[in-house]
Amino acid sequence: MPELPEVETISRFLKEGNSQQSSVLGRTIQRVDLLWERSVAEPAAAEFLVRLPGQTIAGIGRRGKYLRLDLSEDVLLFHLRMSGDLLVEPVDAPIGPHYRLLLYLDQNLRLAFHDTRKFGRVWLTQDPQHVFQNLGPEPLNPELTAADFYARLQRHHRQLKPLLMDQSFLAGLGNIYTDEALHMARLHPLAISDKLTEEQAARLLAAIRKALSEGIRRNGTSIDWVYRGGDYQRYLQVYQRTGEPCKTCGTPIERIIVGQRSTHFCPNCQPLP
DNA sequence: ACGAGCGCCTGTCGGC
DNA sequence: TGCCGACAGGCGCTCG
Repeated sequence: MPELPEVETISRFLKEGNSQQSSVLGRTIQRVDLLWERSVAEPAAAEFLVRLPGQTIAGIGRRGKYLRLDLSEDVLLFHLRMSGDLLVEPVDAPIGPHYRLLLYLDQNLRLAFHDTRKFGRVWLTQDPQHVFQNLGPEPLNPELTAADFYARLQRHHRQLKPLLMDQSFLAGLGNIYTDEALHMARLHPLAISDKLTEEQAARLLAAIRKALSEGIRRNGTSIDWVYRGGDYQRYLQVYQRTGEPCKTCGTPIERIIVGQRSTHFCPNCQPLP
């Protein structure tokens, strides 16, 4: 499910609450239920379970696609991968078949890690930097300039689609927002990174930022049964629109496989150089 | 340095 | 209706 905008949305909901759910900021973990051991990346499950109770959630944030909970002693990181989600519920809400980790909090609240496909992972660590060590820059950080971005593109000889999805190049893009950003920038997904002009690189960075910030503004993208609440899917230009007319020029959207991932683009708006 | 293939998992959908 | 393959917001690992 979640790319940067969905993780950012979940992070904000956990921090600020909304009409459906309370904030978990300031809540203390009282009891932990681990329903799928392999969801824990580190430490070993036994240590994970004894270290959590008694810790208070003092801060909530995001780095790339990682969600970060700063606890009183440790840092708890979630990576939601394909199907993960975090839910704030009353302690007596029913527990469905895809719950993997339950953190029982004070005020009769429960923070639930829900993950149908079991790809998601959780880390409890005092050193989040070692988990983040291979992550590239945050695309929305203004310290990343167009000149920097152009220089980074020049350093690689790679197809744009897999390069943009490489989290060590840029942290946060996934399949949806990469396809949308490339269409917005009028660049072919197979264009080669070190062949871009400075103008094209600047356009690409601006498009990435526009797609991500629009995604955040719409609370993310909700497709199928995974992740509810956002409505950026109503504004998608190419993703999962194979054969439908391009909203800019009317040409049918094409789908190809790049790096084992479905890739959607308009052959007219995004010509291969 | 790159890209391809595969594994990890469960669920949905379309074709026959 | 039932079965079977394709496919799904990700990523780490091998192997050329």
